[in-house]
Amino acid sequence: MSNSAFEKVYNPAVVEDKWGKFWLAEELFKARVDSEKSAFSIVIPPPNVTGSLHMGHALNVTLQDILVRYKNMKGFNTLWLPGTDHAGIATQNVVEKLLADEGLDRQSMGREKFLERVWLWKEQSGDTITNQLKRLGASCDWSRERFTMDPGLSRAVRHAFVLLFKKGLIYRANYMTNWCPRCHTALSDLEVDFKTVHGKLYYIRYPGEQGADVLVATTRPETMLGDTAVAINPSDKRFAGWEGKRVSLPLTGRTIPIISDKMVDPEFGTGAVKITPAHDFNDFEVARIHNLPFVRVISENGSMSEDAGERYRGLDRIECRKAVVKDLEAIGLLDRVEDYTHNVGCCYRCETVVEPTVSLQWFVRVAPLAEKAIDAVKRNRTSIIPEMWEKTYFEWMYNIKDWCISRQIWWGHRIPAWHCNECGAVTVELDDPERCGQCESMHLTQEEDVLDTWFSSALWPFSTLGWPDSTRELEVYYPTSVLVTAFDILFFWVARMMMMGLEFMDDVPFRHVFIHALVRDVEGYKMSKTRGNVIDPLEVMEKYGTDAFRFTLTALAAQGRDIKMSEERIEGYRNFINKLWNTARFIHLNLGGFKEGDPEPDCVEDLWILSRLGKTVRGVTEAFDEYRFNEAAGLIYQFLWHEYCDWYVEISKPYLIGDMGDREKERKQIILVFVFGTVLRLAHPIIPFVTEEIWHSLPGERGSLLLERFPEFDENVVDEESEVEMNYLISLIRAVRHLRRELNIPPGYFAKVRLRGGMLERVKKMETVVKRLARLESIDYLPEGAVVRNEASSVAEDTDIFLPIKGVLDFKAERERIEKAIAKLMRERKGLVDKLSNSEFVMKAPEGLVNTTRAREEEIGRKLERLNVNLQLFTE
RNA sequence: GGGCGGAUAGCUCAGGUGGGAGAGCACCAGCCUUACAAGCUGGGGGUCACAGGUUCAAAUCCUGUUCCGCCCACCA
Repeated sequence: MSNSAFEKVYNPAVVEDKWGKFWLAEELFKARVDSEKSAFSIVIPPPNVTGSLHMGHALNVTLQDILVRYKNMKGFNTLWLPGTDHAGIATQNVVEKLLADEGLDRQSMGREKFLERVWLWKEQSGDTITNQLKRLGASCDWSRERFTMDPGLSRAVRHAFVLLFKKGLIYRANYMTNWCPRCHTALSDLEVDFKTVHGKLYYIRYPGEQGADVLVATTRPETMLGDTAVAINPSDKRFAGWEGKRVSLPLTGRTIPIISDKMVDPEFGTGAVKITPAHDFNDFEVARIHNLPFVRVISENGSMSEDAGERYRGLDRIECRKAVVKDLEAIGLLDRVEDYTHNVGCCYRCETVVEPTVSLQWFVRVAPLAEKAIDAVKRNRTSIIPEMWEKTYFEWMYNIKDWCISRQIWWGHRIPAWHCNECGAVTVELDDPERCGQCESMHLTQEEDVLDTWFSSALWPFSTLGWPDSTRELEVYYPTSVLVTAFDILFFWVARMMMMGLEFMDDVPFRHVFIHALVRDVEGYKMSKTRGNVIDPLEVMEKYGTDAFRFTLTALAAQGRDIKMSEERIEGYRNFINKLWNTARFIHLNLGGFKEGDPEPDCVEDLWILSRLGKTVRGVTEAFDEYRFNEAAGLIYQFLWHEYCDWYVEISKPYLIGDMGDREKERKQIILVFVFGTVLRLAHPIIPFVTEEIWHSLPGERGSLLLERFPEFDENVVDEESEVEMNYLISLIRAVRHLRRELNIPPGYFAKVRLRGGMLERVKKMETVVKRLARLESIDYLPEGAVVRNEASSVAEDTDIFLPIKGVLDFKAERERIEKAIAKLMRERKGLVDKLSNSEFVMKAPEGLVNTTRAREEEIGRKLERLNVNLQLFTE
């Protein structure tokens, strides 16, 4: 490309479009299943097929992309498998809303028509999210994209269901589950969110024999219609002897027994609890123990059922509550109503208040599966990073309850079970059965329910690789190397993949689980549409560029803390990308006469920059290997900007102008390009677009950075000696600048400086450079012991710096300046002296530490000596 | 109720195995120095929440306290 395309300000749009297309066209993301190289594989956490990119995806995908690009460059046979999730309830809700706008509903359409409609919607919107991922630069092998309802994956689901069923790990039972009356389906425990509600506590009187009334309290008065007992605590003296008595249940004409059970908390409410076995988890358990009848008064759509009685039947549960309260009041049995704050379970998809209800559902018996999943993490077959999440994982796994997997919706994998119309037996087979397994009847009806979305997600790491067939893909890429996800689906997904992977593949689904942060807004709140604090990743990419956005996410992705995202931060890192861009511009402007060659460092700054580069390579590599993404970003930022640009580039300028001869110029050019190219390779996993663009603009034959080898750390480049020398020069230049500033010498004025002591040979060698960086006209070198009067002074390490100023020197100001410097050093030295005079420190601390402490103390001592000498000159 | 985090500069945070308190942004001052004003140079600013303890040495390890956040459970 021509240099003219290098504008002062980086314009990401064109560059991103160009390389995004290039990578796809060249098929650089394709996994080579037959490769000899060792494998590195990731399956993407499949986003909802109808979703669109939010901050959480952006972070998740960026981190995975970094790993995949990095491992690619490290020479691995990488696979990053993309795909989407059918997201049963969520998607069905979306389509139902669309239908509602057209005045339609799914019931009247029928199952088949409705599903056609959902598929249509899926086809229309399914590409949105994947296109957005491509926009982010995700290096997925798109040819292997999967969808949880693909034929292949559906087959895997069926296989898994049948195997679990035959093993007795799936059963069907009448059991208490959470029921969402709006979605019209059962939900698993995890799919219920509890919300704090300011409601009422109603005290209701149940009349007993001979005026021995019982007062009960409830937040859901309508459920009283389904009460079949009142429970008291056996040790509660207030109710001694009441057990076995009967009370009449108002509004129903029924009488119910008083039972005793230690589940009742005598401290709470009235000490007597109404028992509604069909609509409360605790009451359900109590009823089973005490053999109480179940009266189901709320039906599937949330309205009152026939058993609620003629008067209430058909009323919505909320309406019914009002009616019941009114009726109780009318007959004087509503004792009182109190304000009451409590938690109410709501559907995680539509936020409707769920009703615990007894119904016939399918469950996975998880205890035996959980045991293996616990063991695998305990034995580090899978490790969770950061480690603290392992505790959460164990905590949940130990208390796991059976998993309700049937949903009464239509969008999903239909449960492969057939009910016999004659004997009622259930037949579950891999192929659709023609006859009942029990009575051979041919009159079979397939189960209406579909499976929980998370059932298919649980198989994702191997169903996407071809299971249940034995494929080459499974052989090469399973177990996957790492799963990258946020903690909010640790239970929903990660835990269940562990269980299923171990069950069906007999091995863990991934070696590592990296749990990253949640992205929040500046205030630390979760981003949500209702809160209106959402930052749209697409807008960010539009405004600041994808690389700037990715770099921001990476730099903020410290382990263990959530990310507070703000535009300000993105702007800061956008500036970094621009800095990188302008570094490239600078290099291009100075490539005149460039000849390719190997770096031949022969002076301090060359050795220094290569040494620093080496250490940066080492640091970034370690950081990537240990998922410390923010550290990698920080190291690159620091090196490129504050070492390479601030110092090496600045130092190289006189060379590039030609002041030091052609040979030296070439040498600098080669090192400049070499170091910069190495930085581009280091940074490519984080900021792929801009690095690719710049990389191709550098001289020489250059293929895609993706095919380049990631820099290797070579310890031979580490050169402590030149680092010490450079640090000396840097502090010398800084001291001169500082001095100029304090003396108010205008930046444009070239001053004269005289130096005494220290590494003056070093300075002489680099005089041109030092003069340029410190803006000096000349440097004089004084012999040690030379007396200087009437000049402002400073000390850098063990060099005295003198700066004559025009006119009369302000003795007082000068004295104060030096005294200030002395005071600062004295404070620093005191700490060191205290340590060194402590015999225990000298005895017990490691020798190296004692030595460096002593050396530092001596260094400060020398500096102080010099300052004191200078101070003398102003106190006479 | 059970569990897990966090508290470090004005703000947002970094500080693997204890050994010189850091970054970015913001702020102050001065600069369009021929890559970059999305830049350059210099500067100010912190009892590392509080109280104890271990240690020659604690932001870092231990105990307790306070305040914030989150997860699980769901108490009628």
